[in-house]
Amino acid sequence: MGKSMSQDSGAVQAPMVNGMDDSPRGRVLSAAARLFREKGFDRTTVRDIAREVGIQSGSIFHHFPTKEDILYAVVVEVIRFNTERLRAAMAEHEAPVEKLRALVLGEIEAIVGDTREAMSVLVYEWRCLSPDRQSEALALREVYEQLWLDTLSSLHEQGLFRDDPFIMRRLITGMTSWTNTWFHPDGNLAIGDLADMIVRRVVGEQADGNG
Amino acid sequence: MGKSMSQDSGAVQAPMVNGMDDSPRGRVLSAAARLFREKGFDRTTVRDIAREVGIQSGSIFHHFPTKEDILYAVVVEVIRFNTERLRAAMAEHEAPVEKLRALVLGEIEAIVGDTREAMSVLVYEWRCLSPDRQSEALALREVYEQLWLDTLSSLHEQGLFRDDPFIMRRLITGMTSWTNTWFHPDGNLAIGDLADMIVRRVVGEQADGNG
Amino acid sequence: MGKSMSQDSGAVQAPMVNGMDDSPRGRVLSAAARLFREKGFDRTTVRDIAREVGIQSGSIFHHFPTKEDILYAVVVEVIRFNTERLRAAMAEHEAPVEKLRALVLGEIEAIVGDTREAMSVLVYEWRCLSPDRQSEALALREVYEQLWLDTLSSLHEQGLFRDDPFIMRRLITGMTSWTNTWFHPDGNLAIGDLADMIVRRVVGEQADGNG
Amino acid sequence: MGKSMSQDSGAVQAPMVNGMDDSPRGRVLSAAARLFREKGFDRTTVRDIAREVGIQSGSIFHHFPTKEDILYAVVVEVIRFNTERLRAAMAEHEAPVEKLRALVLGEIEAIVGDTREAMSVLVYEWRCLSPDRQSEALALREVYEQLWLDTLSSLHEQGLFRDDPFIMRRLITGMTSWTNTWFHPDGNLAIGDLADMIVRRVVGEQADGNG
DNA sequence: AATGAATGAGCGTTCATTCAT
DNA sequence: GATGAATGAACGCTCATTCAT
Repeated sequence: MGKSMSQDSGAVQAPMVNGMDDSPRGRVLSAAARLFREKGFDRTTVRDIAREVGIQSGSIFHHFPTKEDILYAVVVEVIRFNTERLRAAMAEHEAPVEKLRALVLGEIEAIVGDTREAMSVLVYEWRCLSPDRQSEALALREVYEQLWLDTLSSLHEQGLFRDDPFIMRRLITGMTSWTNTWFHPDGNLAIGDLADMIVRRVVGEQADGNG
Repeated sequence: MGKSMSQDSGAVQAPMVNGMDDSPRGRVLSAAARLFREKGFDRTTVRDIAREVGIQSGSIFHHFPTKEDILYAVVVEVIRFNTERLRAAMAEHEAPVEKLRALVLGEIEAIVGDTREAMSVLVYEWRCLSPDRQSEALALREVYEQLWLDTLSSLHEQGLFRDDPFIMRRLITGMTSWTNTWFHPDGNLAIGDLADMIVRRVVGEQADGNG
Repeated sequence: MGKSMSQDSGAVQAPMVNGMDDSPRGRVLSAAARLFREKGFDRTTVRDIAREVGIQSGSIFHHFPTKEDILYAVVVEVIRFNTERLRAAMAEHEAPVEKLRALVLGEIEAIVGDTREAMSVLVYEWRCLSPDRQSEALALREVYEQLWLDTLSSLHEQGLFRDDPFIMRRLITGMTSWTNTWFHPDGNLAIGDLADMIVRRVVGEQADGNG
Repeated sequence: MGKSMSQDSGAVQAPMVNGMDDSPRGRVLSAAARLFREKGFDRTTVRDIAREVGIQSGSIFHHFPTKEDILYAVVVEVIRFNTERLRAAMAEHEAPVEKLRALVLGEIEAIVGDTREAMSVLVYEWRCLSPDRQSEALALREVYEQLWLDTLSSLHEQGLFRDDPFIMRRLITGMTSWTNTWFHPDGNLAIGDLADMIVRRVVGEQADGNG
């Protein structure tokens, strides 16, 4: 269905979210992300995380003052990591439409690929953060969002779509974030084709074929 | 921004989800939907719901055997109610594009309007249902989804869009369900304009104006 | 296994404990006895009893002021009924050994026969009665026990056994009451043979066979 | 190190059921046995046990997953302990009649002596165990019962009594288990005399008299 | 007499967090 | 740093009892 606008990077994936390394702290973070996604923040106990990591529950508190701090760390790490990833992906392209495709593809990869668990947590467990923490994380998200808004504004100015870029971003966010409920990277639909399909929702069929 | 394809119903809203009437049971259901949305299922205590309704916590269990049954009832009521609403909205139109717009508008109304709380619960607290309950509710949801798929297939056959109707439905679901995070019915953007904008994402600019 | 000392009554059984008739009160009592035996007093809810009787749980309290009063009534009824039964059975015999056998047989019949449930309650749920109620019921039980002690004393005076009659009564009580855990009236062992066997434990083999 | 110059007297018996030591777990078990006996399993709350032990109610669950597991542990410990006690007591005698007396004495001691509370629980709270747990405990009890059946069969073969050994065991069980309702070790009746009296119920007066 | 919704104290259990070792 | 027993507040839920109808 529709050919890819350009070759997907496919190449070497950034191997891991920065803070989720092999340190005890990193292993707690990875386990927590996985469990928070699978069972939700509230249904994941500190003992669950400890068991997964192979330590005692009390030991968790040498690394994080509270359970909420673990959630916050997951959220912050994944935002930072994906902001960087998007910035890098955009930098490889010149044409706004290709920048847009890089953003879409990067966001989908974040949502269904390596940072899948943490991204899911970002959406579904957001309200488990205290208001203060939500504000702090929101500030980080704004950097990420600005990458999108800049690109969309640019496309809009060039007349590649007519609707409001801010609203457009929200529609795109809906489309991409919902993929976590149905898209599987090794299914029939290639991730690049999905990205193209979403790009077409923004700029229409003109996006296709050429180039 | 873009004129409405047709007059929005604006008219009399169906006042209430069937089971959420003024009976004790109905008041429990309404309070629960609100609280589940606000704090999540796990963070809403039975005592919270009881306090909101003005009864004792033990009395809840005259109406629902378990807390999960309250969630299930909310989910079932809102699916049934919105399935009926969509069916009625579709019935008022002949042209597939107009049927599509009715679906989009109806779904957005469900998500940001009167059944807002319960719809949010449907998305965010789904996993708090036991697998059995999920299956049962899924069967009801399929009726709802079939209304969409029939309409989208029809548009596809008429050549009004080229991409796969199943995938298209998923993109639409993402766009509409995400509105609960940002859209406010009495803000600057009219709900009808938002519906039009989403319809354009499916059938392109051809949907506009003329008619 | 040893022949019966005399013909077992086999005949018409007194049909029912006095108070456990077909009145609402009587049906509550029967149901309660059965349930108290099956699940224990504490694990039997007033709703269980009501369901069994076919009324609402609130209605129980028109017949008994508290749940404990139901237990007390069961206990009192069964003591009264079996005291009368034992008195009647004894009256049919002259010889002390035959009186003893009548007592043993009557007690076993009470424990494994028609009043089985209530007798079990008497033993196993005794402590669920308040101290006051225990005292009152104990006073009734003493009438019953006196029948035994009179007979055993008589046998003792005649030299049919040498040990203390009071202690002997306690050993008999143990033997008979324990039958509720293992004896089934329609199994291989006839109830009359079991009674004979217990009588032999008191008066030795001399009890047997020969007139 | 040099070996001990004299054999351990063996005199000083560990005065306590194996698992009921001074550990937190052991103290929970002892307190539970006492309370289960006094008030019954259902009327004993976890908070009662905790108060008795001097810990918080939540702390109980570090030692036992559920309240029922406490009951099961009491049951298992007391069965194991008394099986061992009976085995040891039997081993000291050669003659079957003396083995029988050792069994009777051992069982009474279990019922009215140091393991009194737990033995009472065994009888009266048995039904509070789940069916699975009942089966498991029953398997342990069978080892205990086999000691009795072996001895009784031996006596029966030697013609020391005529009735069925299996039924005889049941009558004995009744006599001994009922002692918990009336016998006090420091009353007028010596425990050894009581044992003799029960033995006479099995083998008649022939058991008596000599040395 | 009977109903059945409501009460409210109390239950077994959970779990983030603490802290002596 | 790590442990794991202990805490204690809070949870979902039960149930004998009450009472307006």
